[in-house]
Amino acid sequence: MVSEGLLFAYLRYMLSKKTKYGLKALTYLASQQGNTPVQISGIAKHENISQKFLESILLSLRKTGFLGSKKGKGGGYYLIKDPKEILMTDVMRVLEGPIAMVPCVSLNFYEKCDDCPDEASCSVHRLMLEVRDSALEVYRSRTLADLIF
Amino acid sequence: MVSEGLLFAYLRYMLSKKTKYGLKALTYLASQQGNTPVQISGIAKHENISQKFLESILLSLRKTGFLGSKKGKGGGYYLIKDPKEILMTDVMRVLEGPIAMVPCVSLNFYEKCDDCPDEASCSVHRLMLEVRDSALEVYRSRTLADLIF
DNA sequence: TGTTTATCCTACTAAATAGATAGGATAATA
DNA sequence: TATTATCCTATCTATTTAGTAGGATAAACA
Repeated sequence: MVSEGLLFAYLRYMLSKKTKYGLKALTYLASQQGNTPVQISGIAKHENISQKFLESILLSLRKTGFLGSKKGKGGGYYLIKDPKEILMTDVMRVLEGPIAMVPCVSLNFYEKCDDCPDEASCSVHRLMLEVRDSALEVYRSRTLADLIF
Repeated sequence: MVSEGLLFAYLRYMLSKKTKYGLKALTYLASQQGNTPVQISGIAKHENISQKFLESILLSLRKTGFLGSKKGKGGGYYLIKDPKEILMTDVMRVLEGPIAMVPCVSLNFYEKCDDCPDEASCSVHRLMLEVRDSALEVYRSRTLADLIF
């Protein structure tokens, strides 16, 4: 064990760079007028993101139906849907994975905890259920359009 | 990159085992009548936790002022405060670290994001501020006493 | 005083993951 | 056919998580 919470420098933050960069890229695309393709290089430069890393993120957003792409000159990525129609719940689940902090309270990725004999009497289960609901409330009430400044 | 969110088996859950086990142990201690010391081995067996791992967790909970301990025969760990006085915010910060998902919205562990020139105009910043507040609302309104079944 | 008991503490380890990077294949445009 | 930009697979390194090993310390008790 190294991390000790308060005592050491390292801190465990929960949002991955992948999600962070993905959200920034989506917001940037949403802020562009029209749906003309935007090149990876432009997004990467504007948002301070490693281009190669961003490449893989945009690719996964295309495969999951958020973005369209066009190859060759004048190509790039563009939003497929209206930003108002893109819920944060869906974006977060694709980029970050489950919204729940433990598998046993996940709506979309439910799994029984192997160490826990009874969910109903598990204190962690009940607390994390509340945390999940509070996060869901935020993600469900926000769309990509809300992220544009 | 391996994880692809929807496509692969691995899922990124956010609660560490350390926090999970720590919460279970605290709840178990809170459910005991009186403040007689409880041995690590007993907690580990009852909660299905590796004894050695739990040892390090309880140690850190003692060092951060949540638990007292007694060595030798009849020894063990015990709660120092009334479960009603132990806020989940404090427990979570000690076990898991920051409640915020990004350093730039953390109340207790604030740090500027190195890749972001301006927080006010950052879409991730604003979204994560809301998520942090919603989580804080849960943790602030719950004490260890609420976790006992 | 010596034995038992249980916490205390340091060090180590294996496996997984995050966050990239490299380099070429593919397709669209001009 | 040359250029451009996405597509795709493979690889890499540092860090973290979760857990183990083994002994030092201190308290109880005979």
